[in-house]
Amino acid sequence: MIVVRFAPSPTGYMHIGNLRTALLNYMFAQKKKNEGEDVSFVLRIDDTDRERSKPEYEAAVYDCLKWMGMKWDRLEHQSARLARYDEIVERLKAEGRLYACYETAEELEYKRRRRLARKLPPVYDREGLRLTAEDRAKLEAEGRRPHYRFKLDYEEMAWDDMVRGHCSYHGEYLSDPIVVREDGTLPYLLPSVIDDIDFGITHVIRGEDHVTNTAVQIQMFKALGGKIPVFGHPPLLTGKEGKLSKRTGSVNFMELRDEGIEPMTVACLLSSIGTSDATPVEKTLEALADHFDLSKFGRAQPRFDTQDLFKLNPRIVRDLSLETVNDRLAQKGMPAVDARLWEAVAPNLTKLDDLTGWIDRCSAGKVFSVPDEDRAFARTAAALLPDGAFDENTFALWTAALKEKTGRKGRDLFHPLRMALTGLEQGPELKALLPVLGREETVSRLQG
RNA sequence: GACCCUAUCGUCUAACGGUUAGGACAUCGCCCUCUCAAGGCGGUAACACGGGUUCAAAUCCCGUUAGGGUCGCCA
Repeated sequence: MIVVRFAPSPTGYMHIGNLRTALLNYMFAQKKKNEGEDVSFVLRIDDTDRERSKPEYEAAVYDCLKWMGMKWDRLEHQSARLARYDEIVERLKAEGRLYACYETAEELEYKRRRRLARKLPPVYDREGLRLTAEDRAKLEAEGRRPHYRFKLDYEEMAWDDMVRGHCSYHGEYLSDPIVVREDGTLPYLLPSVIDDIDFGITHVIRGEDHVTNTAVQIQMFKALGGKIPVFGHPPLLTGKEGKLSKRTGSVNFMELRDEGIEPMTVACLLSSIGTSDATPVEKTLEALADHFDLSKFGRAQPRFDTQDLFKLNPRIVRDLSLETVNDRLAQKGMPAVDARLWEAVAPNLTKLDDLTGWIDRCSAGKVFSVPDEDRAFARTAAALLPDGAFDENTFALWTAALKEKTGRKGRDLFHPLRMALTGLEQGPELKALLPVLGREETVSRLQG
């Protein structure tokens, strides 16, 4: 059984970095599923921060995953598991793994700065560990409330990362992390480990910004007797101007969706950026997952450029199946199109929305003005339409006859036809458009 | 400052001691063609720098430079 998780904090809208993490986890699981394994994708909402968590952000997470076609097998909220976390905290306190500290945030900040000034690593000095019961009583008498730190063993923490290979850190260089705040709430680190154990997470795929956390969390897994998952830390994406954080990453999926970017465009690009694979063009996440392999990812940070989505989108759009296209039209309350229209127009689209313009342009009863000098030619053309089937061969037969009759050729021959039939200088091949219009409509447009 | 990670065409990257340094996207040219696309064919284009090691280095080692991550009572 393979169990992965995506654990967003609903304190802001999903951005491209979040989305990529979600997708990478999903792709990893889907690949295993394609290979016949049992898999589960857990969506865990890290909503312990009551102040900053907002329902609309959480809703956006669901919308985003659904938009891209990612389905989760299990949904959990950290806010519903507080009692469980307390239980573990009490256990660790009893085991002496957690120790009370009384510095204020300001005092800690001062200590950090002082160590930095002395060119020392700004790690916590473990003052709390040296406090006697009397010291603590005295501090509490002063009105101080304790926060608790997790005591790190000074040993090597190593793991084989699915992306980075062998990784190793030493406890000595790391600060004992605070796991219980002064107000009794818990920061990210410990609850995440508790959840990973309780939900049976087997593989944790998250950004490179978590590698040091992984070292610390490995000690927590050990302290809790849980099975340590396999980790994979792909490098963070960078933006054109450097970092791609919350701000540059303001590229959220809603904007992309509204600009006509297909979900599969985003999926194809995000699942392959950072690998040497040619960007795959696939219709479904299932098919896309076949290309996926975390070991294909490099360790350097790739540059993500939104423009690449716009370059890829036309390739994704014209590859869309007729069924998908009609589903999407139906969602907008529009009637279905037939295969001939779709195939004629698809190579000319940059986004699916452009299709509606061509549907309208091909609909019955349209007349486009023909310049006076071409009016007679258009009439002649109408009269020369070949009898019999009106199909993809019709155009060649028709224009050959027209060429012979009028002596026109090249642009003089074709341009007036295009203008009369579509009203535009450019567009899909007339050969393909003719059967879409049909004989009757073709004639009426030519006769103006 | 400490601990980690990274450095190859414009971009994403392959190469795991010996290659004409490969591919994809972009770009340019040609073909197709009524147009714009699409499609087909082809071209331009890269080993950050300096030292070693070696018969041989993009590849291994050291240094320099340049990026990045972490060092939060954020997640």
